[in-house]
Amino acid sequence: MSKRFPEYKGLDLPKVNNEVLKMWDDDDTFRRSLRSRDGKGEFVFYEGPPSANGMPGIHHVMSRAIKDAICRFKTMQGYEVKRKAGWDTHGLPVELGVEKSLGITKEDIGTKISVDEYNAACRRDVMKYTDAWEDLTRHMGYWIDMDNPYVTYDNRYIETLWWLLKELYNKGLLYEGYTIQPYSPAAGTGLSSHELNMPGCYRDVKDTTCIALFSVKKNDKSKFLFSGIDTQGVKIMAWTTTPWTLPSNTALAVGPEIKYASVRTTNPYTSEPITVILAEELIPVIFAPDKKLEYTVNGTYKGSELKGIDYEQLIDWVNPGEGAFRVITGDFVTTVDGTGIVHIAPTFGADDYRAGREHGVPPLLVLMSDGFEGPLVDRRGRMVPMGDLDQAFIATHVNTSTYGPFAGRYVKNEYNDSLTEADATLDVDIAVMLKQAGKAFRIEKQIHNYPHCWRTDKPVLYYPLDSWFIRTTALRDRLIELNNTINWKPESTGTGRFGKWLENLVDWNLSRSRYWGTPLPIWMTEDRQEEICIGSLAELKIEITRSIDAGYMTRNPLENFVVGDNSLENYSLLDLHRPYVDEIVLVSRTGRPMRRETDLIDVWFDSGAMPYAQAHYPFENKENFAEMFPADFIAEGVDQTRGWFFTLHAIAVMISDSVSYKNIISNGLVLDKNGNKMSKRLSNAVDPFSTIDQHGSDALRWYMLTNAQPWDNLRFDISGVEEAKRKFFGTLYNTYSFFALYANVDGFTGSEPQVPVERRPEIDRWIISLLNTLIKEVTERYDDYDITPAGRAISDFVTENLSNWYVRLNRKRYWGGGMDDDKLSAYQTLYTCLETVAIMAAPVIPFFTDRIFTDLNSVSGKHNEGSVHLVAFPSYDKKLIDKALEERMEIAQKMSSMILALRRHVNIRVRQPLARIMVPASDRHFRKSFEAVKPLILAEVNVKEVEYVDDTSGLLIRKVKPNFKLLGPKFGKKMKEAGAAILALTQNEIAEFEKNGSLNLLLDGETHTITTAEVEIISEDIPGWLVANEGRLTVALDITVTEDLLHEGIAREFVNRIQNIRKERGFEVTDKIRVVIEDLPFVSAAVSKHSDYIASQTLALDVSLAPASAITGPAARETDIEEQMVRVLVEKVKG
RNA sequence: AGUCCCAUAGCUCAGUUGGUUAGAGCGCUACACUGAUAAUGUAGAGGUCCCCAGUUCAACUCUGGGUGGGACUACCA
Repeated sequence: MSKRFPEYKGLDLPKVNNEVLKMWDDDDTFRRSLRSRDGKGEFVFYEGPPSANGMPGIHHVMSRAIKDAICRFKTMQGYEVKRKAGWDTHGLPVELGVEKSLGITKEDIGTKISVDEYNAACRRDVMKYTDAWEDLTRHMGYWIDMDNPYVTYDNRYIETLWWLLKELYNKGLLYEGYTIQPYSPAAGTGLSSHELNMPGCYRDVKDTTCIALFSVKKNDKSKFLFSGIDTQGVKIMAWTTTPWTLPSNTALAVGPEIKYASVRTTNPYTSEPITVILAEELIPVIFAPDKKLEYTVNGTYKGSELKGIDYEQLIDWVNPGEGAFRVITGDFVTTVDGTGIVHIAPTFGADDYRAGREHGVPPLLVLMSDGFEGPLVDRRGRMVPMGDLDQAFIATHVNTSTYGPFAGRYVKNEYNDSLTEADATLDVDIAVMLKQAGKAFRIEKQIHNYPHCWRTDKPVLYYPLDSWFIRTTALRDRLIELNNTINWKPESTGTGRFGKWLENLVDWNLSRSRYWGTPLPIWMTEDRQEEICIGSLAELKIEITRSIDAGYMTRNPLENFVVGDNSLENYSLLDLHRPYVDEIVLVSRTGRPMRRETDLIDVWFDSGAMPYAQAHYPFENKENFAEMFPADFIAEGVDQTRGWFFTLHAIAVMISDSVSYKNIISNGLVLDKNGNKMSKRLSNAVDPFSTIDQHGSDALRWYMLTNAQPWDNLRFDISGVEEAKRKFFGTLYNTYSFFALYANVDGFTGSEPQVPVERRPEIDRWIISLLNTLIKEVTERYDDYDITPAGRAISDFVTENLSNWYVRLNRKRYWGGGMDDDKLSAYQTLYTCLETVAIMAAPVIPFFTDRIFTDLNSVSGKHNEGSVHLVAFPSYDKKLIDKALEERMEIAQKMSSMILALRRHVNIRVRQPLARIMVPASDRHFRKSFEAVKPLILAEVNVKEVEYVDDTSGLLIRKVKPNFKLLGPKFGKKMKEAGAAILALTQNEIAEFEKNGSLNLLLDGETHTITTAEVEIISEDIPGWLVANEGRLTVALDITVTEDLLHEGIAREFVNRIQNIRKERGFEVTDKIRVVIEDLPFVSAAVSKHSDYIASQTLALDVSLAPASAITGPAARETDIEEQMVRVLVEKVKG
């Protein structure tokens, strides 16, 4: 027995999923796809490492479906696409997870639990959900090499990171500096922005606020402020919610474009007349009516005019040195609150620090007795006690009589356990002091939003902390330049979010004070005068040896480390994590001990370094690195823009002066169906596992990639997945089933010699033309990393053209009879369409397409490859694309639909044949096209003949439509009138117009000539006929039902009824039958006249008439024809 | 606060370089068709193309300003 195309009882995508997965496993399909064909070489892809300490979510399916689709497509194009999986294993979320599961806090590290145990727990915990991730990866069909992933905690990975850091260090790009960071004095640690964004951290608190008055120094720069005033001096108003920062003030910032006013008023506390400067806009707020303050405006000035004005120090505790106490400008200044003038304390605000640096304003620093400089507030949150200050510094820079009473005070009472809310705060005392000195304008309690430490619940300070930085700013121009060569999808993320980010780049703060992460490989002497940056284990081994010689270490943990042996065993001799790495003490050039900087590095450096570290470069893969760098393609969520996308780019530019990726898709978020972010808390998160179990990952992937452009946020609605299944997969399945059913009946195998395309019928050539157009379109879209329109085009082709037109119109060609060329054409055409669609859709929906492909191939044996993912992506044949043919068929489709609409209008069912349609055909080209598709239309709408009418018949009512695109530029302002005039043309004028090819139009006494090329002339109506219009198409239907037609209609009714009975009785498609119909007056003529027709359609050997009494038994049925009951007998004939 | 994305039918989305009647699918209503049948067709209802202003003969489309939703970054007197 010959092979048969597999037939199925129903569409079960989850089952297909599992069966195809098993096939891939059995055949090792993924591994076999990893090769380069036709000398295409490598297509480099980088996998962004997910953190395996959390469960994967539905959004992971999104970005991974994109990555998988592109990689599969490139594979099918002939490239070798290696895909190394990776795991991001360091970082705060891991630490928090461990602390939660162990029930400890950071303070317990080193006491309740050793750093050693803590890190061991992190190492275990981070791979907690690896199984779930691997399971999802497998079931969603994401092909990636999970057997050899890169793991960021691996010593070899860390070694590459150290090498990179040393490269940066040697280039002078790695430096130590300080920056203003959120700092918790109570916990004694800096906080990450992540920690600050934890729920409940920002809280409304009531604080003392103060508008301070800064006295302007009268000199050349400021004298314009003093002209015409009658007060002692001029004061600049600045508002603060943290009066304790006022002693550290070294500048005032104004907005360059903001308008400021000089206002005469009185000091409410001293009643002294004063002249003050503030933003003009804020006068009504500061001098609100309820304050009962009188004031007059002297004049206004732009912020830029005030720039450079000097003022006297507000609180003379410490002298900050040259350059302080100036008015500077800053873009960050607003007039939403305060006075429009910002008090700048560079030691306690990030903006302040930056503004200070830009304008050369010094921060207010004090010299401590230990020789280090620091801000006026110490790390415990106190004004630096006198005893901690350097004695010489006190003598030269500190006003002991004014500072003395305040030294040692906590800036927030919360930091001192012996103080309560009832005690006076430093803020209040400073405010009162200013008030008494006439330097305060207003003091009041205000509620504002302020961050708190999530561990201690106490307020955070913005505080200068030492950190290690990468000088990314030094490479800014190069970063921007190279970014412009990257193909971003969507473009706006590259130029916009990412581009702007690069323009406003600040140095990369690398330091993190944590335990579980990549240690900074820098060792320093205690006085910080000597340092060493280690770039490899080999180097470390040598340095340790030197240290042992110097007596600082007793044993070399790398004693047995073999340089050049890259095995895991060799690299497991020493754990490079804390605390082990901290036990290593190195020796400086001058023979002094050096200890490691305790900082870890930002985990983003880990992931951004993966192009190098996944290859353990340069310790391995040095020769072939060019084959793996840079990436041709990466894809992740848009939330990675300033994360992974940036760190990849930054490191590649700094190390290799190259982009890290050439093409990138950044996809949007997956929201719930109401547009809300998915979260466990709202329990609106969609579980990818159960979704795939229920619907199959093909349906899920198809929905996610075709419903919306991937970079738009996706409102995930499961009913969309179901719709995709019904609409696209259902139709494709049906089309295949239809093919398989008849191909098996006819013994078609697909391996028959091809009927030459030019010998196939018009409709076959049409669908082949469309198919080739589709190949072109899909290839271009995929090539452009634009998956969505590619998928939509495939879907349109399958549902609209292939199934709903081609198969529907051709069904009869597959039924009955032997195998002639026409039938063979039909099978071969449908086979080609199914196979090509399967191949083209394979990158997006890898399972179902592989099933279709292998099912087709199992009989035809056309391909040697056992999987759709191993075959070449099709290329289109220009010769097979026939635009004129596609156009003709469009006419047929539209015409048919119009005629069916007319039938519906007068309630004449399609089974009732009608005599003729009438089509206006003044255009010869149109007539020719119509003639070619005439048989299709007539068959589809069940009409016998076409009659063409031309305008000379006088039957047609014509209409002229102006072509605005052509006429618009010609008429300009008069277009409206011209359009109206054209629409108002009479039938005679139109006829004249058409005859002459041009027309003179009279507008405002001016004559304008228009030609027929500039308008569209359509036949709108045929009086007395039933007419339909759509665009340029017009058709009229003759709805007279003659006796002959009625008989034929009745015959067709019988065919339909008999077919239904056949089906109901469960006959095989090939069974022969005998039919007896009740001899009623209104059917007898119809049946006897068309008995042959009825017989041929229903595979009846005999159709006869008989009285009702003769039609009895189990084979007898009663059916409804033309609203009358008729008895019919249908029985199987053996033979 | 800054930067970016999004806003078109009840829902999900198309809509070319501006061109005058803004489309599809789903859903709803009615009808039809049927050897693909858990499929299909036709028709109907359903629109302030988020709002305002501008440019233009002409704006869903371009410009500016808002509003709403979302993301990232930053966090401020």
